[in-house]
Formats: sequence, structure tokens, C-alpha cells
Amino acid sequence: MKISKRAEYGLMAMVCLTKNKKTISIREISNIEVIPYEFLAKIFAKLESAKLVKAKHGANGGYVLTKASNKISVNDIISALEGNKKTVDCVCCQRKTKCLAKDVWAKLEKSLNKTLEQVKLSDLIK
Amino acid sequence: MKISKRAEYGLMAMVCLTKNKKTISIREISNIEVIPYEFLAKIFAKLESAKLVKAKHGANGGYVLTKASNKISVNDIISALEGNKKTVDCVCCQRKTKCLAKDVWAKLEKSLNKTLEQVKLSDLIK
DNA sequence: GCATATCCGACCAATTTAGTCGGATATGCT
DNA sequence: AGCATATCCGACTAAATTGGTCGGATATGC
Repeated sequence: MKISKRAEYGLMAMVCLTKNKKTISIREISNIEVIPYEFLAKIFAKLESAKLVKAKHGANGGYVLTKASNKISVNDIISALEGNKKTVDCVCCQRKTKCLAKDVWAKLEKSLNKTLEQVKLSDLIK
Repeated sequence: MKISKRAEYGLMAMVCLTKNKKTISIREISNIEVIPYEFLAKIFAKLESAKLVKAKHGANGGYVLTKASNKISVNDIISALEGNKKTVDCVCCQRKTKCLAKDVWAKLEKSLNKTLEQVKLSDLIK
């Protein structure tokens, strides 16, 4: 039950992006936040395919947010970066044994999403 | 952001224990729930040191709950079994960079605990 | 056309997770 | 007492995941 470095770095980078407003390159973010460059590049690839950021190739290029920072939630970012969507894929369910444990995991995931949904990027730069 | 098999099996086993009321051996639970015996034994070792179950050695031995099933929450079980207490140990905090991300993780953990705390073992056998 | 960017996939090392094995210890039953 | 049945305990291992690296292709501004 741990958040990955990928997600953690991703959030840091997104906050960094929010602060800057302008296009900023991975190289710069990598320097500012002390995140391994290549790793950060992969993170941004995912953020882009989730349409949270937009790339600009070539010199003076980099990334910008696609939306206003108060329209992007932490949940958007985490879900884009965490590979495993489900917190549990319940073994007992696969077995067709009636099991209320499933409901616990569903509830857990729901409350998790809700909590992260409430926090917007704009809340993190104050 | 995934619950471990250890925790999942642990919850299943605890539900099993709740249903039975009497002392039941790991071997039996292992058969009923189709959980590898040796692995389950290790899970129960942890549950015991968290004082959620009590062991009885020797023939006709096994485990029993130490408390009423409505006094044991899913959170008790999960925390006993999940090694990593913190969902994130924030890199930016170690760097003394002011960072509001930390608050997000704290909030996340809090809501997680709260959600799991609300569900008692007794709720899962209805 | 060159420097600066993103893009993309293969690769790798360290850690964690899930599971195994062997044996010690405790206890009920005949 | 002796045996079967339990928990207990630590070392070990295989597979998966995570965090990170490398090389090169593609796009763009100056």
C-alpha cells in the first residue's frame, strides 16, 4: 500500500509546471526537483497520453498543462501514473465464493479516489 | 497502490475465523480458502503478534480471535500485515523544500485508515 | 543544418512479494 | 511415555515490480 516514486515525482513535476505557467523542459524540472532525467521523461510520456500535459518539440520546447490548474486533480495525475488500477483483484471473487471482503476493497478504492479528487493542482502552489 | 496478497489472505482468514467461532487450525483454513499453508502460517504469526488472534498449541489446537468480531476492524488487520506503514515517504520533505504534496499524502493516509477503521470483522459475515 | 527538445523501446539492478523448506517446541490423547 | 498434531521460527528462493539507464529516432527553432 505505497505510492510509487513515479507518482510522487509526477506530482512534484506537475506542481513545478503549475508554478511556471510557461513551457518548461524536462531537463529543467529534473534539475529543479532533483529527479533522474530519463525517468522523468517516461513519466511525462504517461502524463501526455493522459492528456494532462502537452508537448512542444524542438528548441525552447517542453511541456505545458492542457487545462487550468484548478481543473486538474491529484487523482487525475496519480491514476495516469499508477499502472495498477485496482487496489486489489480479489482472489475469492475469481473463485465464486461469496465474499464480503470484495466490498471492503471497493469501498477503499472509492474513498481513495474521492479524497484525491478533491485536491486540485492549484491547491498545491499556495 | 495495491493491497498485498498477505493482507488479502489475512482478511479472508480472519473472516473464516469469525464464522467458526471455535479454535480452527491453519491447515483447515488453508484448505477452505485455498491459501498456501506455509504462507498462511506466517500471516498468522503476524496477526498473533498484533494480538488479534491467540494460538493454542498441540493437537486440536489452532487460532481464535482475542476480541469480539465487532471490536476488530479491517484496519487493525491490514496494519498488522502491511509492512510499510507510510503510503509515501516524501522525497521533497527530506530535501527541506517546502512542498504541499506532503499534505496530500497525509490526507490520503488519513482517509484510508478512517475508511478501513469503520468496517468491522462482524460486518463481513452477514 | 545544428542544437535542443520530445519520443520510444529495450535493457538492467535492486527491492519487494509470494511462497517454500526444515526443524524446534508445545500440547492433547491413548 | 510416545505419537500425532499443532504452532513457531528463521533461512532460503523464484517471480514480479520498481526505479532507473541507454541508444537512437523524430520534431522544431534559430
